[in-house]
Amino acid sequence: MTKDRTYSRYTHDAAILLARQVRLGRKRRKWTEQELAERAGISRATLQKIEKGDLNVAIGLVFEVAALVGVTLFDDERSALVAHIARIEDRLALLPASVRKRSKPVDDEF
Amino acid sequence: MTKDRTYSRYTHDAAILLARQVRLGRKRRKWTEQELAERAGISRATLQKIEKGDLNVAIGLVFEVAALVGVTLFDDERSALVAHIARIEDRLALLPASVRKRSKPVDDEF
DNA sequence: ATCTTATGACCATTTTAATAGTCATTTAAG
DNA sequence: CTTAAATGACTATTAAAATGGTCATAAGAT
Repeated sequence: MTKDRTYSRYTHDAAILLARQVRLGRKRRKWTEQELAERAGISRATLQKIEKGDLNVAIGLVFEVAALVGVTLFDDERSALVAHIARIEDRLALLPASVRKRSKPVDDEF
Repeated sequence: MTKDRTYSRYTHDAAILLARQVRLGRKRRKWTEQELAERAGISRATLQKIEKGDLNVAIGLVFEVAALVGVTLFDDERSALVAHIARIEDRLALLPASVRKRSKPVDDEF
């Protein structure tokens, strides 16, 4: 019966923004909660949580619903998204595979 | 033991991109998985899911971890985020409070 | 080459999300 | 004004996430 987790202000705000965008998108398409829920393959109760910015909802469900009503994080462009992933992976490849703690102080700027 | 849900390509990609950014951010800060997990107040197992782009993770945990390593959806600027929310709400206010289905064909453009 | 730690992957358990259902209230449409 | 539908909120049940722990392997430091 715990419920103690806390979240940063940013996290709350980001979730609220996403939630509002979903609701706006749904209304523009003139879909009822029930309709969107069905299209997304989720229950109305869960959709309501999403539209309230509930932080305890699976990110996959949120993204899926958002996409359905035309809301995209990371801008649209399918190819751009994939390209972006590639860029990040290139950068990752430049870093050591595992982070080493110990040893002497290290230069941290970059 | 079901596991049948499907997700759009976009949702998968968006999650992967976010995951890679988190990993990159963590490594840049030279934090181990354990370290970041502790800072976020989650288990290492969950962090690993996040860094794999697992769609079954609570959005709040993902956002929180992302923010910890400097990854922000919706661009940075705290004030900008809040302002954005306000704008969306203004638009919402212009729309009917509930979506009506039935009745005769309606003009759908906007 | 050796040692030590980070990471990847699993498993059993506990906690919690997701669901279906219900009901009161609001609200758009006739 | 009346009415049917949409929304908000809540509950019990079911499904699944989150956790702590463990172990093998990879990899950085010495």
